Amino acid sequence: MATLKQIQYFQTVAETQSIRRAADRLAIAQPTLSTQLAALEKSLGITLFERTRRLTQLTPAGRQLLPAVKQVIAQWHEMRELAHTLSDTAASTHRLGVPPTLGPYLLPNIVPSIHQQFDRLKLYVREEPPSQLETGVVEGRYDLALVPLPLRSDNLTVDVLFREPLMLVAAREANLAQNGVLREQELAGMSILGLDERHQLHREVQQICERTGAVLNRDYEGTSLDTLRQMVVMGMGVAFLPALYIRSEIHRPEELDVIRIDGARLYREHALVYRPGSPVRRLYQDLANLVRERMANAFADVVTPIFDRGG
Amino acid sequence: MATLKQIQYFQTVAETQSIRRAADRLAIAQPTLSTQLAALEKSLGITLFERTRRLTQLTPAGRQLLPAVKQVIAQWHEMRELAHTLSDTAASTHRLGVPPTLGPYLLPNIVPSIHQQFDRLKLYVREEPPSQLETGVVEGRYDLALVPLPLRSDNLTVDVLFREPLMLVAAREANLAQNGVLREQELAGMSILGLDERHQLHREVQQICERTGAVLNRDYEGTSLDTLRQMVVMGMGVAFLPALYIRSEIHRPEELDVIRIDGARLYREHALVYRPGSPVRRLYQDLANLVRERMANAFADVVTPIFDRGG
DNA sequence: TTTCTGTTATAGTTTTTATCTATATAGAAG
DNA sequence: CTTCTATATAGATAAAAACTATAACAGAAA
Repeated sequence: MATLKQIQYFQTVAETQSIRRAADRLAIAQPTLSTQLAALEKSLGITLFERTRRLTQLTPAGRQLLPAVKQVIAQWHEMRELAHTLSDTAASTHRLGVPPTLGPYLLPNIVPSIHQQFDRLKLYVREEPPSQLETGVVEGRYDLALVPLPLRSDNLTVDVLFREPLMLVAAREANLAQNGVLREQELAGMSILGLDERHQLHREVQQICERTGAVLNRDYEGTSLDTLRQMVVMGMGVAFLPALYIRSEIHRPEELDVIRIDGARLYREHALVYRPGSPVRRLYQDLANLVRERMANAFADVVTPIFDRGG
Repeated sequence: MATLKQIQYFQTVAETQSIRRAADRLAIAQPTLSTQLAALEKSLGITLFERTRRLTQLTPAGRQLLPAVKQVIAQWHEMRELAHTLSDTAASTHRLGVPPTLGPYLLPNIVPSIHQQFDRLKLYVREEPPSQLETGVVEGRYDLALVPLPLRSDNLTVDVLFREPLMLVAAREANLAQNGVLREQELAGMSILGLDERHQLHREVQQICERTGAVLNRDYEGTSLDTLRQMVVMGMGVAFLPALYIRSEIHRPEELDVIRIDGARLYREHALVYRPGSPVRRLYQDLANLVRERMANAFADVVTPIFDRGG
């Protein structure tokens, strides 16, 4: 069937113009080479060489086939080289899915650290709602994903990363809290702006409202954290925004009051998920640790890394 | 060592996302495929697939290796296709050497016939002095050559093609022969222009001079048949020119007298030569026959084909 | 010519490897 | 918990690629 070995033999004989010398260079016995050459010629239906005593040279057909043969061998070497590069698992491109309410505010903070530690690792990042991220990982569209807890599917490995507080924000003019602090019971009856229901944050805020007696305003729903913030700035109400978002965007403190709520469980938790069978799960665990450490070092005032709870 | 078979297996599994289905499609047993995949993974140092019960999908590294693998297979198919084309020996390019005093005047007459009969055969034609043509064929720089007889080397197969007369040409004003005919003895003492000694024709003319008593003028020697003809036109003397040259060029009969010499052996013979071991010698014999027939049909008045004398 | 030398081809054997059948194993589905 | 389905493993068989030994053959040397 014309094996790679055979066409390598072909090339070597063409170069050395001698079956004998080619056999030496290939470190095989001469009869082996003769036989394999004959087999190749038969399978191709071409006489490749003109054998004389003094030398063994290409026939016209063989001469014209040689470049094509070299191409095959070259491509093959290229493939092996690539394989060698990829043999370091951290040298390939991994498809990472992120939720739109976390990715843009988290990744800029951790991607540089990732590249520092895994210098040849590449990430192909896409944003999608968390539920689609989960199925995406299960179905193999993603290699790993950042998702909020709790998970819907139970056949994924979960590395919990950190807890991210949700902060109440209000327009400055509303003057909701003098010292930036409210008690939980003061939330009761308050009208809260949220994201539309395709976002996971919608549910999270909904649950907070149910617990505290606040009212989720469903007349106006944001399609992104930025529009939600804009609605608050324009005085349409108050909203819960993730701490990392605020940390990243609220460099204009004159426009919004950020209010801490005493005693309430106002946070969400994020995890890194991947298929349990993934051959590179070790790398993903390392990535998870890297994220936690980065959070602990640079964002301890914003989020709470979770080191102990493994998936 | 990563065989072609293995990377084909790899591609099929990647496509079917299942070792089982891939084995079916490849018409091999499933355990064989499992084993070969494992062998490939080991030789590449990469885990290519993530095996789960429901499906077998590519790892990030495997995903990135796949295009390279497809390249190898594509090149391989291309090579086999080319081999198939070349398996018809008459479909490849053969290197033909011709002497400068014959090629330009013969080839235009026979190449169309060759292409008519062997429609996919291609000729790579180069001009060189006959002695270099001979060694060129022996050393493999040419596949076949047109050369004048006699040959220097004896380890070539010789297909004698035809006899080509040499005609005496003189300037019209010289008025050498009233009826275009001279007797051989009238050549004695005549000053003959010839080509320089690198050309075979030099020796041929020299021998004619020795036999007839004519004198070879060595003060002015042409470097090509055209310059030689020009020297004759300018009245510098007379010359022997090959019949095929005259037939091709002498469409201006007013400038030169072409004189036939009665009774003298004024001709040269051409042969097609190639290595006896050439696997396509049959094709070359066919080519030789084609040339003879073409000469017999269209140039019987100029040359004499030689059918019987084989090499 | 004969002999010697170097090269390729062939014969026969051994080793390797690719493949098969049968079976174990392990998730997923019922 | 059982069944189903997919992959992995074990052991055996068949294919082929390798080796050694030797024949055949041409060209060079004696």
